[in-house]
Amino acid sequence: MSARALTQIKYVGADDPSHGETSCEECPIRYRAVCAHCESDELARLEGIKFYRSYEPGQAIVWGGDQMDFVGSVVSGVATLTQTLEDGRTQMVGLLLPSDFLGRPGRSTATYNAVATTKVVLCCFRRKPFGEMMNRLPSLSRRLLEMTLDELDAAREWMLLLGRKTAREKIASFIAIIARREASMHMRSPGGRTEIELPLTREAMADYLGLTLETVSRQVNALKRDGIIELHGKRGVVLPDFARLVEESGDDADGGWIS
Amino acid sequence: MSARALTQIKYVGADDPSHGETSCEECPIRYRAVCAHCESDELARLEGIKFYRSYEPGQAIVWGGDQMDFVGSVVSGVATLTQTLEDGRTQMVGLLLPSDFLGRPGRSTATYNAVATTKVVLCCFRRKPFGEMMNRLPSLSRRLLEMTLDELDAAREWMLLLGRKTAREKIASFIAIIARREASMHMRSPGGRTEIELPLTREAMADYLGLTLETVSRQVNALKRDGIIELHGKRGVVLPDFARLVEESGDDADGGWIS
DNA sequence: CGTGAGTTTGAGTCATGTCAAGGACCGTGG
DNA sequence: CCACGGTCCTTGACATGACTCAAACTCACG
Repeated sequence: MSARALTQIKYVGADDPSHGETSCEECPIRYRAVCAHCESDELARLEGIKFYRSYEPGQAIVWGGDQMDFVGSVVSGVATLTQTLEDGRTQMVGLLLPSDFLGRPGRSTATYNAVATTKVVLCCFRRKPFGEMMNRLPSLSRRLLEMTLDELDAAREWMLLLGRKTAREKIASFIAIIARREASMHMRSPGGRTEIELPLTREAMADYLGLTLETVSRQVNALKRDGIIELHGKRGVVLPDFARLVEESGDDADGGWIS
Repeated sequence: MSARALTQIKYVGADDPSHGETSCEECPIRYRAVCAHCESDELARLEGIKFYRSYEPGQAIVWGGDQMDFVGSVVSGVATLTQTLEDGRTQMVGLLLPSDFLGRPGRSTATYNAVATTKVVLCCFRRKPFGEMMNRLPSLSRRLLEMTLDELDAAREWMLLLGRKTAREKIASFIAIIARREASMHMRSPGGRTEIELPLTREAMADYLGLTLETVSRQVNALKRDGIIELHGKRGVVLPDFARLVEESGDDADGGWIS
């Protein structure tokens, strides 16, 4: 199924020296990534060991079970973490947007399949030196703990979605999540009219939501028929009334997404 | 539904001075809890600020949204973390067994409902002093990061279960998870014949698995009819052949649960 | 203007949910 | 000791939301 399509272009991402000169101070994810709390002297030490890699849409970053000798942050683009059963059933377990962290320091093999869904640039560190840095720079390990706790909260919200929401609520929730993350990227909150771009195909949305792609398609179009969303092309979505969408998502309130 | 039943005995757990003299060195979770990596001098400093609380079966530990001025480790017993939609649909998002950590340092309000399902003893720390300790003792924050990463992995495994497994596979997976955790408690691996005790009611299992309690009941009894499990009373389960159970769980292999 | 990936739509099936009734177990009080 | 009530569990009949299989449409790209 999708796993097959993905492995077609499975190879290691190219080292990308074109980013070699990019200064951390000017990095687009400077204040959100794992390095967010670092002072400029600490940042300089990280800068000394970083390197960039880039991946094309559909390209595998790592495959679950394979050796993984680096960790890194998504600088730009979107990647997914997925898990599969023997018979091909696939569940997405992570959606990596800019500033999100990939890999586990202290573990040498990947646990999940990581795949770029758009062009992705990763700011990487070799695992060992990064581990050293973690020990030397408390601001680094403190930030990683913070990010991991946030991810755990997100995973638990996701579990509620997977276990208890209807297909319609799942779709509405997903669109609301994307709208919130896009908004927080630009430091605004999703207000009245909002325009977003879905970062995933229908099939990838299905893997995110624990549905089939047909059900995703049907429910997206049902929300459109009901005036909750407008569609512009396959990926473009306009939300005439964000609050209306949240109502459809089944969540009680807008879960305090201010920051 | 279940939420109503739980709130019936919602009150703060009694401080439990009877455990006041228990030395950390002799603590049953000494080498598994958040304090696992602490040297004895570090442990002594933690010991100075710890206190115990105990909770009766069915009693709420905290309610989502409420103030929570402490964090702590489960010393004995079983507690659950749950999340609910307005209309009462409930999803369990955490199952806390001995040595598991409850609460988020640096957050003053609880995110989830935490409820004791058996008698529970918690080793607690006030939030502020614990935060101080986190800054002073790297072994503490390093261990918390490690535990949080493990929990995130468990949450992602759980997401695969919720999103993609059949009811039968969910039940088999749940029993296998419990068997593994019981085995690791006693430092053995779940081999041929294994006896376990389910720590949850059928309803709580349903909330764990994203099913109804009727479906749980039916599938548990189906596994019994098929000879995968034997039932002894409502909670007792005997596994004549652990590998056979794992086959039913849908996972490809026994996911390396050695440690 | 053909090709293929992504998407939509329809018809039929099935796994799981819903509603309802009854059984097993256990502690309590008459 | 037994009847009672409550909690938990089981079982049956039926409803339905989501899945499966199949076909056709859209659109970007060569």
